[in-house]
Amino acid sequence: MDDRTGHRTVPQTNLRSATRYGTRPTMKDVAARAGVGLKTVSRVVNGEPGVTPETERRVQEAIEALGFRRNDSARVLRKGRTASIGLVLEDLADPFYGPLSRSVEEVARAHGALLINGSSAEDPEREQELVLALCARRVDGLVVIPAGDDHRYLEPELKAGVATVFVDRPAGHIDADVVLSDNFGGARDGVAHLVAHGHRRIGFIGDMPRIHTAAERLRGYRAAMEDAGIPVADSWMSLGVTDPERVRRAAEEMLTGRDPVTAIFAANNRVTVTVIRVLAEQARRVALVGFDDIELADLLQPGVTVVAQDAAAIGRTAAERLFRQLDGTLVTPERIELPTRLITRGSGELPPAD
Amino acid sequence: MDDRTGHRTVPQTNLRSATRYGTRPTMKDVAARAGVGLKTVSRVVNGEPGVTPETERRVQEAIEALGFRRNDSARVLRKGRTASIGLVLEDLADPFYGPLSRSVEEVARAHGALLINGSSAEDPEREQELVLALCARRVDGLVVIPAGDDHRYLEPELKAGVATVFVDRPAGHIDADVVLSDNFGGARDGVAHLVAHGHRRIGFIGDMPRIHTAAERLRGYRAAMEDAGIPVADSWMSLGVTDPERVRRAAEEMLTGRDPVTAIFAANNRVTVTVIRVLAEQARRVALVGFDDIELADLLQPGVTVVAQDAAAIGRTAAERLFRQLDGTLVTPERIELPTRLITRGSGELPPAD
DNA sequence: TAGAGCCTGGACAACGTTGTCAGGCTCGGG
DNA sequence: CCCGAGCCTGACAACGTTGTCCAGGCTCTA
Repeated sequence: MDDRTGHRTVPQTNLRSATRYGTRPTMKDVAARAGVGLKTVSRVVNGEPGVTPETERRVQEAIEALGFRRNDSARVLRKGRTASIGLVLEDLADPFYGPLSRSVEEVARAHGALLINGSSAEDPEREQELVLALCARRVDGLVVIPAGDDHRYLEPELKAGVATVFVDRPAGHIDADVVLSDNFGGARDGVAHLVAHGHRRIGFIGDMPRIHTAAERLRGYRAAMEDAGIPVADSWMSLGVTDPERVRRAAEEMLTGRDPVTAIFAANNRVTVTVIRVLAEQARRVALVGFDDIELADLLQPGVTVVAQDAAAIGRTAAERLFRQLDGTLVTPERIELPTRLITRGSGELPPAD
Repeated sequence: MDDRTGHRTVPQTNLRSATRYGTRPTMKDVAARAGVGLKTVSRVVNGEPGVTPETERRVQEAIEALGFRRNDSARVLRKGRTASIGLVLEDLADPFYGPLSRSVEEVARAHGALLINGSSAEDPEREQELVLALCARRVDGLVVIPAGDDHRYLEPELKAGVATVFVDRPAGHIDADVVLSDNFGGARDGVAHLVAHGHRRIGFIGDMPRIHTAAERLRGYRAAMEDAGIPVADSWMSLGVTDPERVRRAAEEMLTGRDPVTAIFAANNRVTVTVIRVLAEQARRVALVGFDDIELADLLQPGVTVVAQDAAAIGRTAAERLFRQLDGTLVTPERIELPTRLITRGSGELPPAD
């Protein structure tokens, strides 16, 4: 670690400024070329009044000629607001987050803001790292799908006025807006639907209960079973499995065990997909209800019955609350639960086949 | 599990609203509190050498106590680089862009950069608007899935050293890196696959030929037909339709017209999905090959044969080139075509049924 | 024609950070 | 005991923009 000498950056800078990084023109350059003052250029760039059409034309011409582009870093430094919001989610590649992300962006755009986003990959540390990086960039607001369960690190940010809305799961140990689906009610309804079609031995496959949504859906499952007066066997529940390999094993065990299930409730879309594959290989027809809609679910044989969340609505609601926080219209943090919708397509209406 | 109300405790609300727009602490504040100079704080924050452990401790304490977070806008203004790259794509909600976006982010993360992204919604004007907004924020680089076909507006940016890689379609009127799939070859292979299974009357449904990918795929279709010595009837081609309603009509016309097709080549994933629906309603078995893979394609009856693009590889390649441009390792713009892969699942292997 | 008021344009400071550079301290050797 | 070397530390300028404020020229009216 011989880092005493400070000569490490010099040659590269030289090379780069020679070839790649030609300094960009500044307002000063534009002003010089147009033969006007610095502030006049600023006025033209920002469409402020008080500039003669003729002067404006000259300035525009200089801007065009030099390829000037305002430096928003300097602008932000001066003005305080960045007109950008951050979105931290679990995985951009997950189909649930596409529409969500899109609807957040749509609202941001309507408010003239840009969207910066990142994936936490379900890693609390990475979530914090990302969120703090966004705060360092002084985003005006944050939409966070939490990976961790302690968000006290956000306290200084909230105090500093960073609008914050959590999505899909509540924040841990701080008081903030949350927008989520009615996971409990949705799961309960989905399982009740199976019960209504005659099932009693119903399996549940879901994520680790330390994840809020997973816990809520499990709670919904238990509630529906209890409402129906059905005692739940431990072998019907598989918690904390999410990778296809283990979901497959879990499903197969439920189907062939000592007390085989006649129906499965799959607590999220990834699980559902794997279960569909497993069921397709079975001779026996097993009923299935999944939480989260999946594309082409209606074209499968049978169509997949699901408890659908409205990802776009969730994103929109969250983003709108965020901007209302920024307006000052909103002060008190709230928890907003959006309803889910049971979509029957066949797989959830199959009768029990022992 | 007895937290069914989920009601919050609200002790901090007033505190938060009171200090809503409270100015954030700066290094100056930290310096004052720690009883050290401004620059010393800067050194601690940036992990620069030359600070006594004792001094560092005092500074860290002050940082903690004040909830200080470095203001990256000021930092960027001083240093020139933002450590962020922009990604402009067509629609975040499109399943093709999820993995692409994710892999770009992954590479960015490996280089310590954040990802800012936006959707152009296929609107050239909006694309330009977005790109320029990103440039104003001084992103170090841009990954662009072009909507428009003239990108001369980017010339000043390129000259100023903004690394730029186009994806999926080449840039218009400027010389820049492009990473895309072998659309021509993929489509040709897909259609040839149908020919090999005995089809001669093969339909083509795709986007407007002014879109590069659509044009290339159409060219592949024509090439395959010509190779097979099959003259193409105009009624077999439907160009420029992409919304489900019109795709449906187009497909139905091809299937019932005077010279009905026995197979369809669907030139993108949205078209494929709609065609699947239409074919499911037909008595006659019609063969289908789609461009772009779709989820669960293997579970349908029959499985959907597709020409698959590797979205993740495209994103990764593009992002890596971008960072190599920033390194100075790369200078000459190139066009990189990634191969596609024909995945046979059944629908493309059906024999002609007249 | 002079004075008042308006309109346009520019000088200057400030935003929060980092690079430069110089000053003060400690410590060891002469 | 003094001096130089080496290490810490802090004062200061600069990054590019915007807000404030003032100067000068114009028009309009009395």
